[in-house]
Amino acid sequence: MAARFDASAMNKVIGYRLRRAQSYIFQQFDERFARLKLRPAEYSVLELIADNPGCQQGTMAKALGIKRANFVGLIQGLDARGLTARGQQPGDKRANALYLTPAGQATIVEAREIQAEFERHCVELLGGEAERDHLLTLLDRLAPTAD
Amino acid sequence: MAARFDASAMNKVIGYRLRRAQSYIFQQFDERFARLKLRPAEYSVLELIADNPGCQQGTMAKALGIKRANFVGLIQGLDARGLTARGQQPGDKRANALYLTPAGQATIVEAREIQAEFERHCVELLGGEAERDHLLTLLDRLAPTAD
DNA sequence: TATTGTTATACTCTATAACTATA
DNA sequence: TATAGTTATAGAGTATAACAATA
Repeated sequence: MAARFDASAMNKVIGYRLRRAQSYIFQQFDERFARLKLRPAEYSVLELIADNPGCQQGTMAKALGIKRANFVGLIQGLDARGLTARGQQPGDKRANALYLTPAGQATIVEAREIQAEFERHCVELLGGEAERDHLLTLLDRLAPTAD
Repeated sequence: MAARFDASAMNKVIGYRLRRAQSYIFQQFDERFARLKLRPAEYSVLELIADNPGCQQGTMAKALGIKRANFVGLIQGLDARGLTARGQQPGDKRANALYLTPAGQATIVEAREIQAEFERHCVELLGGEAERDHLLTLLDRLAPTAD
């Protein structure tokens, strides 16, 4: 056997393995969502607006774990594509209320189908729903979901 | 109970949860390694050079899953700090052989201590070594380790 | 005074193309 | 011709500071 590269130490490092796995999954996400021209962050914004219509812009940014300042360009891009719209929040003229446009509604329907198929693929790789649930449980122990 | 933000759909998405967990873990890594001024990628380079002294630069980049072009700045930074050195590969004048300097050796010793403590912390959060092993197994099923 | 959205800015990470010197 | 390292460059993602409008 030839002299091979020894990555055994790094391959036991949880953070390293998380990064590699996340990077790999995002690559596949990009391939599957190329047709809709949606990046992971954009998909998550559409899904969260669909689940929380009229929600406040800053609340959305915080839920996503990104800075308000960095969310501006993201939502502006979706607005420019006609997928989302920002209205006034009743009772606070500063705040933006986020909505999906009809085009956004149609897009999230398609996106959910692609995502569901991707998730089925991942669950199969993991070995079933129980393993998927276990993975999510372990990730939650490492990095608690910020409710 | 007040109207709360509904993130239940996104919180079931494996890729989303992987990204959030990885981001969270890297933040903690940065805090713990602030004293050594090592970012995750820099730590991984030092560890892999320590485990593969004299290895080729391109081999290292590929093992890390980053482009050769992007590895250049990374190794140049470590070189400039006196932690690594690049020598000639016997038999190929094009290739660089990577080594740790004495300062780099001292740094990786300290880094391994910090990393081991961080890993102990993570294993505790996960619920023990068996759960850690299970997490790594699941990540490997999702994104096979490129041997 | 504090908060919401915004702009400007900088730094990191990543991706591609093209160059050089070797092979 | 092909490969190893390099440079230049552009695109994302992310962090902070400061501003206008509003609370």
